[in-house]
Amino acid sequence: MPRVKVEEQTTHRTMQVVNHIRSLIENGTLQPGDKIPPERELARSLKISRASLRTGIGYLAAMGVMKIRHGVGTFVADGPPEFGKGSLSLMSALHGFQTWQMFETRIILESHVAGLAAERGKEEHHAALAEEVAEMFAAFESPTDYLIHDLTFHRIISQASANPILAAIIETITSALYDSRRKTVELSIDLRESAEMHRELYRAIRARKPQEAHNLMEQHLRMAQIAQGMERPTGRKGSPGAAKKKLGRAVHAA
Amino acid sequence: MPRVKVEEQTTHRTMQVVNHIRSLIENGTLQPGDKIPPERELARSLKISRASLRTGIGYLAAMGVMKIRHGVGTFVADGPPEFGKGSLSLMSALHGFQTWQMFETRIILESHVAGLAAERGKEEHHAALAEEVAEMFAAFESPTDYLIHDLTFHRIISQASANPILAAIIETITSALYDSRRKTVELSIDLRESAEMHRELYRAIRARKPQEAHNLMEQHLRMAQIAQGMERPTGRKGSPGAAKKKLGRAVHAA
DNA sequence: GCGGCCCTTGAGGTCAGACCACAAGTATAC
DNA sequence: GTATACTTGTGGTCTGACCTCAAGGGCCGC
Repeated sequence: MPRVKVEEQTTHRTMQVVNHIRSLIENGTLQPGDKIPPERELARSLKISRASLRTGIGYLAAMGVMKIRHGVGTFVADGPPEFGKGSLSLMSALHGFQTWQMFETRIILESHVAGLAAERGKEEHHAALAEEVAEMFAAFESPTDYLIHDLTFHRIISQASANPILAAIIETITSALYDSRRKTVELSIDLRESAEMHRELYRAIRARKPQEAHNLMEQHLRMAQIAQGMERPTGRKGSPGAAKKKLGRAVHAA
Repeated sequence: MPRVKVEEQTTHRTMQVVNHIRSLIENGTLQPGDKIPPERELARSLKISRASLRTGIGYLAAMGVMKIRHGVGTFVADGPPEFGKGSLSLMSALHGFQTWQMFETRIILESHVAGLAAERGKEEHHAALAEEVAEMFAAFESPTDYLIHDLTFHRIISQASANPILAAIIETITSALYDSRRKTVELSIDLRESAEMHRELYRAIRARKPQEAHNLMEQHLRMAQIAQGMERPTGRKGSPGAAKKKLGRAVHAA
């Protein structure tokens, strides 16, 4: 005989934890960077076992919402929004994502974002961009430093677009792309030319010329794409890397 | 007695599991839809505890790579690629994503994808699109059915773009958008006008006119956006939904 | 013979408590 | 005064038992 179930934990414990955290975030109790209570304590207060709690925390960590630091504690993610870190590489393996597809996606997104930045960017963004351009021109001696400012430059544009979702997607793709790239190629680029391109882009954004910013970014990334031999393969079977060789040198960092 | 540690698993057990599965996927041993061995068994064969194994599986499930079915087994995801399901809603809460930002992102992506579909679509895609358009014209009586064909139509365009990454992102955003929408609004749209718009779009794609397809899709979605009152708020504080009222009626489903 | 109910079986879900590993601060020894 | 060692707090892992769910097969009644 079916006994009446008065109270019902409709969801699994995992989701119970996820929802708990979610509500804490939604009502502002938990801010990015905040530390959540120790597992033992939280588990007791939620009246579930530590194991189940950990499953839920792990779930959140997998999505990049929480960051776990062994021996220290568990924190709400605070960096630039990004979708699950390893996610993309797993998806690549599973669904056969290609590098050129990532690059294509990136070009589309970043071009638009540059356009939006030209429309919506505020003075603070312009200033920050100018700063990074200057740093780039000052870092010709150190490719590593240059790279950092390059990345920051692009990140600022994302912020200036006032659309954090686009920014998050770009961040995810860029980091995945970066991972796969650093395994194979060491940077050998014409920093001066790259820096000048960034400067033009900056000017277009400051002058609020969306179309121009869009085109410059697209051109910039397309060159980088070619330089790295990541174009979409054509139907004909050309020798891989042919386009790269024709260029004579790799010209653009992204 | 302290046994000598000859071999060392530098990484955490969780990642050990993730990498194991990843390699199985990469070398083709595991295909989408496949069932993985029972937890107890897999745990034994990996020489880790079941608890740790479960952590790893949970991680993969969170990213949408695996699908767990209580009492049945654990499977490799097989549906259309998509980034972690709840992910976006969590991110929204955490980073304050707005609905208009999702919609803006969607417009950018789908417009481009329509353009790509016009460039790259194959006959099979054209046929499938034609099919869905026909179904739409036949489903004026049933908004629910109409919706299904509408969604399928858009999904086919994504496929035709030959860029599964774009498709996956769109899928993720669309479903998040859909979730938040069905809570508030019941569909009340002019199905005929919507269907005709889709037909035009289909024609542009079949005729391989990327620019036209792009514009049509953008126009289509922008109207849907306005119809649902999801425009980007301007600096001035207009009464919410004002634009919607001006239209007289909500015109477009997406 | 056939359909429905129930039990078995196999799988994931949860629990409890002990113990391990890491990071940081603090006290102690030199 | 500095460097080492201890203490403490926190996440990481293990064990093995029990619960819940889904599916299949066999038994019973019709």
